[in-house]
Amino acid sequence: MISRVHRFHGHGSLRFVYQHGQTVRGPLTTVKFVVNGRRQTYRLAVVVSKKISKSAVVRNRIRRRLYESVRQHEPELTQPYDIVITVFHEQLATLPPDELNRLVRAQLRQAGILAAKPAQSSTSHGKI
RNA sequence: UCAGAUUAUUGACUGAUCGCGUGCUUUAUCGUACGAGGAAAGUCCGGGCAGCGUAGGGAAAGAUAGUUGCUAACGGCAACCGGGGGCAACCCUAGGGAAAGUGCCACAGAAACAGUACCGCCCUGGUGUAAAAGCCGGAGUAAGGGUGAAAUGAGUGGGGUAAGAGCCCACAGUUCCAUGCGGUGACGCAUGGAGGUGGUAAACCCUAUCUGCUGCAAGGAGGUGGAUCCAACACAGGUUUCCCGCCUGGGUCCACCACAAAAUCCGCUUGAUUCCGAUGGCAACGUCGGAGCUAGAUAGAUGAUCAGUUAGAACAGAACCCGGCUUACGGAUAAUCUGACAUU
RNA sequence: CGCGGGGUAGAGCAGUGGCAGCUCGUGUGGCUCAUAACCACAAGGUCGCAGGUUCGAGUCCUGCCCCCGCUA
Repeated sequence: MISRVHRFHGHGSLRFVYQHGQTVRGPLTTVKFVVNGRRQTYRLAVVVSKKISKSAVVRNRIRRRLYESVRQHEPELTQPYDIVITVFHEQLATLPPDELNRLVRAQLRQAGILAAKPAQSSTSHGKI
């Protein structure tokens, strides 16, 4: 699970991301994100619909795995992004850990949240 | 050995690294303790708790339906009674009333509860004939055939008769009533008497008992004073379907003190509590003593990676709290019991 | 948390306890030079699942499963 500092609180801030954020579609997930100028740190939410799986255990498992996967990239998340990850498929509950990490990293890079390579992080930082 | 019946338990563990929630401790981030279930599920019943100026009476509506007990309560549980199934262990059972009334019983069949005669059986009038058969009528008959889930609802044997029939008798069975005995009771047993009036109430209905409504997004975290408008035996509103009855003034604005955002705090976990022992009871369960504190989140806390053990893979995630019910559940273990076969 | 509606043929829907039906679609044949339309015939159903009441259940009762919707 992720620390309470990096969670969303209330529905208003989530609605803002849905209305104003950019979208990056992946094979199993969609990432919506926006830069929040009023905050110092990033925030993250994972959305798992009841249509994905009827079981609360499976839904919780998907949510925890995604939180953990993003958390491992925390040192690279320097900008105050608001990120919402929406899940499409039940596969995420049983996917091997390496593959899950690879998917998340690829999608975050595509969104520009992570730098293309860790070495170039300083240059891309300047662009923003 | 094989095949079964019932009940109960368990619901992977260890180590390392990185993380999450709450409490405590310090202090400005270290440390430490604890951290999902037997069903947390479905939301099918019952209760606690909270609010609603009334919750009282009646009707309507809904629920339940053998007896006795247990319980805070229940539509739950236990024991027992009646009925059904199984060789047995054991299992299932909405199990009050059909003589209060109304409805329904398709097709088939003569007829489906109104009173009825299709084929038969028997007697008889006419006709007919050598005598019969046959044909046209009358009267009796529910024993036989056929239809149907069910046929007038009491089976078998005997008597009886023109032929038959509980029409009569014996035995068996059944319903009701009375008496006696046993049981708290449902009911059981025995004796005597009477009756032989389908089925369906998970059809309407009748009888008995129970139910005020809303639900933690309940509800609370503001108190005092003043002004003005409308109303005042009326009218209006409330009582969450109706009647009686009962209850109540309402709206707007201002000032002062307090509070300082609500994306917060309380409710929020010590409770019909858990474990152990003793004791009453066939049991459900109760009583007494000792010890313990065991999630409390709020976009929602138990995860990720690696290594090891192993045959190790189930169903599944607290959201105010309890008691039940129902449903899902891999593997393993234990106890008691039944039947069959074999051996001694 | 509290409620409501539904599940019947490939699709959309009917169905007072007594033979499961309608429209479209599908197949075969006809009509046409050919296609459509039209005409005739036919196939196609564990009535969501399980148990019960009844002589008999799609229908009545009980318990489950799934889908859709509503209030705060």
